[in-house]
Amino acid sequence: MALEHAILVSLLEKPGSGYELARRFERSIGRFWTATHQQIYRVLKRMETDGWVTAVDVGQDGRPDKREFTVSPAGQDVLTGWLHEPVQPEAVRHDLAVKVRGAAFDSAAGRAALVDEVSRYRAEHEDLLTRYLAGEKRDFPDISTLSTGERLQHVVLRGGIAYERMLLDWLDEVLIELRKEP
Amino acid sequence: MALEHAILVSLLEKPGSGYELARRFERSIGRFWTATHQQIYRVLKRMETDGWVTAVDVGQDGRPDKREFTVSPAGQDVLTGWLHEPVQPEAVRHDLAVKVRGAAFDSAAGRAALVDEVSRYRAEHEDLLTRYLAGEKRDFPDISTLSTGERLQHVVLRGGIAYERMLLDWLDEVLIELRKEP
DNA sequence: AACGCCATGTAAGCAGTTACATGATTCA
DNA sequence: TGAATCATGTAACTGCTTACATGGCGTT
Repeated sequence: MALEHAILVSLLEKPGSGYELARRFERSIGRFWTATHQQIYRVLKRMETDGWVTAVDVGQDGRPDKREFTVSPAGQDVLTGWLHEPVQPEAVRHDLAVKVRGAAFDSAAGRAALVDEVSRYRAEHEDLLTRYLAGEKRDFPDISTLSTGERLQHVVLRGGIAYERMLLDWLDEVLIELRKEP
Repeated sequence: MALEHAILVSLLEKPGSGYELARRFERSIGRFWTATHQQIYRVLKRMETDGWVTAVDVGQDGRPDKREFTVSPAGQDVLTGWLHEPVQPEAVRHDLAVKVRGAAFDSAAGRAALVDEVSRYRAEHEDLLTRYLAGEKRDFPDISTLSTGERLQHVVLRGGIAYERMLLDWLDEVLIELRKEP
């Protein structure tokens, strides 16, 4: 379990409210760690109780007030401790791979329908790749002037890009196999 | 949720006991869907109650008896229905990516320790790739004579291979960034 | 005699999802 | 007037993990 740690990293990069964290998880952090706002609020509350983060009420014009969270020294220690633990092997779960193997037990018409679905899925990821590349251009226009933190953010983004490229190539192979008769 | 469906696919490929399924999930299926034996037994029981699978007691020499499961027509229908549903976007969770971004808030000594840990992780995945490639050679020695089912199994395995290669390349980039001073 | 493999489970607890809920402001 | 965005939550449920439990057989 590392949602706490993902939140700590995000708040260290920039303090923010639960709502802002939820948006970051939708966008950049969501590339490698997904979380809904419900989950974030619950975990954030626990982290506050445990003294890992502190909250300050911030009034805003023309918007509801928000509670801005900052990582405490105790939270920093927790993160450092976790960073030095071994990386846990990830629990893999690929819907699509199950379906591809399952397609062997479907009719020819069913496999044709799966071709359409895989194509749709492929288009979605092509779109995602385009957005990653646009984000890279926007956030890292000059790689020679990056700070340590920015360089690390950049290499993680490049991981997302490499993953999407690999996925698109593989989906092309899947489509070829699914289209083969019978 | 698709553990049920992964089990259905596996049992259609070859009927087997809960224990055998657990071993398959450790090996081949585990590449794209992980599950422990406890979970498998529980889900299998529910699937039996719902009539998706049927069990037969099989006595064995020099081994405990086992209950061999086979997919029923109802189970077949469930799988077909699921195959025609849209592919769910997967919940991504990459421990390591969180750590890499978190490394920006660790000391230089801490980052050096992370280099060791990432190297260990890389070696593990290099090993995994070697095993995938050996499995490919063993199970698919002649690609010109494969059945539809085998071709689909093969393309899924190639996905695993492509993923591991991409990962190794990315880990090399990560190591370069982590080693940069300061 | 001890260890590892085969084989099947129960029970407690936690993490994560889905549904429900409220209320203000801004823009079309 | 209605939809979208900002902002924060509660409640019920489901799925998954971890720990515990049993027992026979084969090998060293």
